[in-house]
Amino acid sequence: MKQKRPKYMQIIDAAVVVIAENGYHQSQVSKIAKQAGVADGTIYLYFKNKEDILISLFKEKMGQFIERMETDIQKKPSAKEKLLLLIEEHFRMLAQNHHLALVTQLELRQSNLELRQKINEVLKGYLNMLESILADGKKTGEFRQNLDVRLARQMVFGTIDETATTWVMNDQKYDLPALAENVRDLLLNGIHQS
Amino acid sequence: MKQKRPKYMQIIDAAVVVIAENGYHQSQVSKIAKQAGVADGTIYLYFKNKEDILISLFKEKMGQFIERMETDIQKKPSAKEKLLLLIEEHFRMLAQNHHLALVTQLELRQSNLELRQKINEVLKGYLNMLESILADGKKTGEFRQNLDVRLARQMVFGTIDETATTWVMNDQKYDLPALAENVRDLLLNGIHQS
Amino acid sequence: MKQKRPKYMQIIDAAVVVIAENGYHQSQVSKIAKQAGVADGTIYLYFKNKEDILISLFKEKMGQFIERMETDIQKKPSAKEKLLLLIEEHFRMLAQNHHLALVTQLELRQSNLELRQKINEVLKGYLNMLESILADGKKTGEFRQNLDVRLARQMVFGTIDETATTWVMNDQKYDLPALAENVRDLLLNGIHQS
Amino acid sequence: MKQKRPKYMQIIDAAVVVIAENGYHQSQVSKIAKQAGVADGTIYLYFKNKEDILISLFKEKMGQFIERMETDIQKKPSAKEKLLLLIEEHFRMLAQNHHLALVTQLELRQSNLELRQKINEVLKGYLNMLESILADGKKTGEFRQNLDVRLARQMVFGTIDETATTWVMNDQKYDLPALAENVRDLLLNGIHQS
DNA sequence: GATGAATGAGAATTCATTCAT
DNA sequence: GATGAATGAATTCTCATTCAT
Repeated sequence: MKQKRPKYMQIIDAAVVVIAENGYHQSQVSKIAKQAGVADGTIYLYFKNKEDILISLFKEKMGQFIERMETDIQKKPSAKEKLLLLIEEHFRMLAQNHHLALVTQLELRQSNLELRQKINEVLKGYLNMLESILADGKKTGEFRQNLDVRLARQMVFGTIDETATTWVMNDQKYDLPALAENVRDLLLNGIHQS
Repeated sequence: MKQKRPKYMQIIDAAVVVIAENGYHQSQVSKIAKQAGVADGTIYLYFKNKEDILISLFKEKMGQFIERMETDIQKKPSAKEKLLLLIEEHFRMLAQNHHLALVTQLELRQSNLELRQKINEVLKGYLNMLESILADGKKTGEFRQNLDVRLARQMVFGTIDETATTWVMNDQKYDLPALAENVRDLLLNGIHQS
Repeated sequence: MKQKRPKYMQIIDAAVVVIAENGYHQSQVSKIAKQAGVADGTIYLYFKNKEDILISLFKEKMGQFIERMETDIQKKPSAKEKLLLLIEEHFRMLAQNHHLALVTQLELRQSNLELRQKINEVLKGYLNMLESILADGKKTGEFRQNLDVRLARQMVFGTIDETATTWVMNDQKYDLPALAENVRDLLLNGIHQS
Repeated sequence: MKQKRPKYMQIIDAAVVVIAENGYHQSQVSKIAKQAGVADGTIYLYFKNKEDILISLFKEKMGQFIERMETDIQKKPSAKEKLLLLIEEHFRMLAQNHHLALVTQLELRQSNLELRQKINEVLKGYLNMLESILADGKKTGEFRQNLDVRLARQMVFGTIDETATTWVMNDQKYDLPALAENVRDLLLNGIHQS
């Protein structure tokens, strides 16, 4: 397994640091190699090409997160609680790793379309989990019966993503996880006076 | 005035077509010039550099849209109607100009951070308008009294943007403006069973 | 005659100013036109091309100087006095026109070989005058009988030119004409203890 | 050490040939790379940029020459002999390497001011050596007691340089080193009848 | 497995000159 | 004569990837 080889994660972690510190377009393979403490050529023993580093980076970091999430979420009895947990953990993950937050919310989005489509593949697991929560809530009667699950998923994800991006663009200077409950309530109840 | 010079808009329109058809990174200045029917050098009589074409593109197209919006929105009596109009017009603009939709939702986001920050400057007008609607609705009692306007703005914009991006990534194959009312209702009432 | 047309000299004088202030490689035709107060295209009514401006510049300025010199020098009875006058007037001309000094000693030398060869054509009048003085002095017995006139001319011109260039590169901050007599004596008597 | 790397000198030698054969402004990096038998990109492993090739070229070639000179000159007992040796070796160096002569006397002078100032830095070693000889000769009583060393240096260098340049512009068709003694005597004794 | 020197394709921009008005 | 908008050719440098050691 890739993950077993120590240099694999070493290079991925180096890539996160280098991209966060230098920006996407100033993150040459040689810089990543230097940060990882390996030769340029060594990179290509572990990754097919530069793009593969970036996809793997996203896969590893987001993959770990999604796995943890799926376990944690099952423990929650209601869809509402599951939704809150999802938002909280998402925000917490970003807040706990400032470098990673910068890389996923800003830098990696500068990549070309092809790469971004591959990144979206990885995101699918996350989006599926989100749709499951919404569909479950609909089934249990917690959420509206006429809920358009796909549209609702776009609202939830769009809101989380926009909130996180705004936070990163403001130099992460306020407490993002603290917003989780407000965000969840807004998504649940909308902006309308009830 | 820049806008009065016919070649200025000619080049911007050419840039939209070229970027939509070739992708951001394959849109060389010479390609844009050719599409616009001018010499490469002529571009530089109207724009400082390549980046300036892209910023101007966004400014012109989004600027026009925001101006139209501001006029139209004032005619609507309630915040709820204003919000619907904003979503509708946003979706309609994208649906009416497939090239522009592709460029603004996908291609232009591949630009470097510096350029994206300049694009965000242009977006500020839009976001301010959105915050005004939300603040107004709060004042008139249409929206919750405890509404966090900034968070709500992030939800509304994030939802619109994510919905539009998903539509573009699905090759614009369904009717985006038709979703406007659903989106508005979701934003107003949330996903919760009321 | 070219010289009769006022814009001709206007453009040449503008070129001197522009080159002195911006450097040779930053002296675009459009800059010279602007400084001269004419349109870019007007330049080409008076000059064949950009190179022609520069050659004409040198021809006009150096030509005037050589004419004046030839008259003045004839008045001097001895070769030694003629030589002193030549050095003095050369240095005085440069000291009186700082812009021109900068242009002829430094900037114009950055031009390509072809242009420099044409400039050398103009210099020929000057070098011939210098050789005449040397040949005369030899004939009258003032200078060595075995003097290699061509070599001596290279020494005299090389010394004058190097002295002037050093002075310009030192920002013209000392009194160049004041050196004339020393230079003449050095050329006459050499560095050897007599 | 740079000099130990074979490709470093390979590229510099290629640059001399290319510039001599094509002229300064027609010497593209790709031409130099081709002549050196390396890829364009390889140039940039050894030189910061194109200008750096040219400065290094001058430094290496003139540097070697100055070092050799300093050793040889110390062996000569008198200032007069030192001066003769300096002129002889300078002329011999140029005569032995026609390409280099062309490059240093004509082509490199077309470079911009900034580059020429860097080239002048290299020349300083040469000029200092020359001033030392003059100052020494003054001290030992060989040269005039009232000699203005700086002015004398300008005469000597100006004469050497002008003589060499004239020779190059006349297609190097006569024996330059054969002129050395005449030049030295002219510099020592001047043009005046003694 | 690890290295790192070498490769070479690819693109924005400037500016002398023209010519329709 | 005068204008100035338009032209379009031409070149440095970067960096992902390879492969001989």
